[in-house]
Amino acid sequence: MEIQVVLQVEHARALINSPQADSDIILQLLNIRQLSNSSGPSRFRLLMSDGQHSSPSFLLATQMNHLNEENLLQPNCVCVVKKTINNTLADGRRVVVVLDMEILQSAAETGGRIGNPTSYDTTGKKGSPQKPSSRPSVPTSPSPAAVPGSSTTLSSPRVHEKHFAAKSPMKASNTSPSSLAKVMPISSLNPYQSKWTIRARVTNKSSVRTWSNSRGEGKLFSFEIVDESGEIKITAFNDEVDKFFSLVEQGKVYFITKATLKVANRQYTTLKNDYEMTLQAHSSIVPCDDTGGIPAVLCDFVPIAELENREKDSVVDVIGVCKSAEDVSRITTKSSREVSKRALHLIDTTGKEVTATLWGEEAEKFDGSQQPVVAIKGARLSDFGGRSLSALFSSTVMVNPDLPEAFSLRAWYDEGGYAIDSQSLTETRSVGSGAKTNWKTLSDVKSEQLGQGEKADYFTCLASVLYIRKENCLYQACPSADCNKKVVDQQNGLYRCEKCNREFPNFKYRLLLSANLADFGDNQWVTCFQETAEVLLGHSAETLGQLRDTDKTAFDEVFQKTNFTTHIFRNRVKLETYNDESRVKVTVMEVLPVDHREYSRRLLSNIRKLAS
DNA sequence: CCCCCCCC
Repeated sequence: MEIQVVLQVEHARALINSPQADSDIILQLLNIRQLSNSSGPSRFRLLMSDGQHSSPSFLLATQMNHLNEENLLQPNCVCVVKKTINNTLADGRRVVVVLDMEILQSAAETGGRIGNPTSYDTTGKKGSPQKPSSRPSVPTSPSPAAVPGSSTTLSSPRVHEKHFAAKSPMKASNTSPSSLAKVMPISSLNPYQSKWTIRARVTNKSSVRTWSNSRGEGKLFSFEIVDESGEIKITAFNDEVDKFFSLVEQGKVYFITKATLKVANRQYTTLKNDYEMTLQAHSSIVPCDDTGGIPAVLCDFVPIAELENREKDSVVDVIGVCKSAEDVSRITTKSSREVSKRALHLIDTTGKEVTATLWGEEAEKFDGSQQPVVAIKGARLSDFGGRSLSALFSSTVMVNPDLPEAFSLRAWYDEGGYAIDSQSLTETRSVGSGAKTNWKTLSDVKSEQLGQGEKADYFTCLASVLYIRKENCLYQACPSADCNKKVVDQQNGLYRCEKCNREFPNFKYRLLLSANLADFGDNQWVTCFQETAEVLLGHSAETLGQLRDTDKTAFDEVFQKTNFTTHIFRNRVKLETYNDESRVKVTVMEVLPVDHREYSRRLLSNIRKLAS
C-alpha cells in the first residue's frame, strides 16, 4: 500500500525500455509549479496522485509544455501518462520525466481531488495526509483512480474512462461549460462559442498599417492562419499590435485562444471562412512545436513560361531567381497616395523571365544583391508589357524560402541558368513581342472611347507626325534635379522656382510638345514630355534650346525634318476636365522606331479593318 | 476599429 507511488515510479522506468500499450498510468494532477530556471524553456514540476498517494517527483518534458500553455494542466484534472523516462537529479533525487501524456478529464469534469492521498516522495518516506482541496471533492468510496493496487492504476486508459464515466458524480453536471480548452479545428469556430484553442500555421502576415478616419485613428496588422480544417483571418489593433506583431511569424505554428469572432465582411476577404477574428487584450498566442497535422503554406507554383497562357488578373503563385531588381522608387497613385515600388526580374527553369512588382515596405526592404530565390504566393497577373506580376496586400513574398522548389532553382541557376539566353514575358523596352501590345488605330481610340473610364487606358499606334507646334515647345525649368517646374525670369539674371521657393542663376530647358499624329484614318493631338519629345525630334532639350536662341534656321529645320516621320507611339489616354469641360488627353509614353516586320503586320491589320 | 490591391 505505502509503496504505491514507488511502484509507479519503478513502472514508469520499466516503460522506457518496454513500452506496452496496456501499461499507461492514470494519475490525477494535484498541482503544477514552474521551476525557476534562468535559461531555456520553462520547466514544470507536477504533483501527481493515484488517489492513495501523491508524489511531487514528476517533471513535464518541455515538448509537453504546450499542455500547460493550452491551460489543460489545471489542478485536479486526470491524465493518462503514456511515456516517461526516469532520471536522477544532481542531488540524487529521482524524478519521472513525463514525455507524453493526455488529459482524460478536465478539472471541472473531475470536480475535485480524488480520495485523500498522502504525500510520498522518492526517498520512500511517507508524509502526512494532504489537505483536501477546497472545492467539493469526490466524497464517497472508491473513486476509480483511487482503486488500490498497481494492477488497477496501471491498467488501460479506456477502462478508466469507462470507470470515470460510470462513477464520477461530477460527470453528470455536463450542462456547465467545460473549462477544458480542447484544440478545435478552425472550421468549427463561431461567435457563439468562446472557449476554444486552435493550433494553426501563419500563412500570411501583413505589415503594421495606420488609419485615420472619421471614426478615429489607430494601427493594425493582420495575418491569416490555416489548420487541417480551414483558414481564418486575424486582425490586431493598437495595443495588440505592440503585443503580438513580433511574436507572429510567417509559416510558424501557434496555439491561439480567446480572440473574438465576428462575421467576416465578404467584400474584403478571399478566405474561405464566414468569420474573422480580432485579438483582444486577454487573447493568447503561444508558439508551439511544428510537429505534424498542420498543413504547410501551400504554393501551387506556375512556371513562368506558363503565365503567358493564364488569364489576365488571375492570382498565381510563382517562384524564380531574382536575376535583377530595379531600384526602389516612389510613385503617386491616382488617389494621391505615395507608395514605394520595386520591380524584380524573375527567371525560372523554363528560361522565361517575368517582371514582378513589390509595393511599400516590401519594396523598400527587398535586397536583390545576392540574386535570391523569390517566391510570391498570390500575385496578380497583369497584361502590362505583355505579362507581368504585381504583389497584392494579400500576397506572401518569400525570399529564399525553405522549399524544395527553391533549392532546385538555386542549383539550376548557379550551375548555368544564369547564363542562358532568356526571354522576358514583360516587354518594357520594345513592342517587338507584339502579341500583348494594345494596338489601336486613332479612330479606334475615339470609337472605343479609350480613356473615358476611371482609369487611364494605354494603346500603341503606328502613326506619322503631321504637325508640331514649335512655338512654346521649350520652357525654362527649375535646375534642381527632381524639379521640372517652370521658372520665372526675374530679369536680373536670376530665375525663381515657386515650387522650390528659391532663385537660381541658371535654368534648364525642357520640352513640352504638342504634336498632331495621323494614321490612315484619323488624326490626334498628343503631348510629348521631355524624353519622348527628345526621341521624336532627335535632339536633346538643351541642344534645341541653344539652337532656338542662336540659330533659328537650324531650329526650324529640326521640326521640318520631323514632319511626316513615322513611328510607333505608345500612349496613355485619360479624360481630363478643365473648367467643366472634359476632353481626352493623349500623352506619348514612348516613341519607338518602326520595325519593318511590325510595320507590315500593322499595315495588314489596318487594311483588314478597312475591308471589314 | 481596417478593407489600400497601387506605377508604367
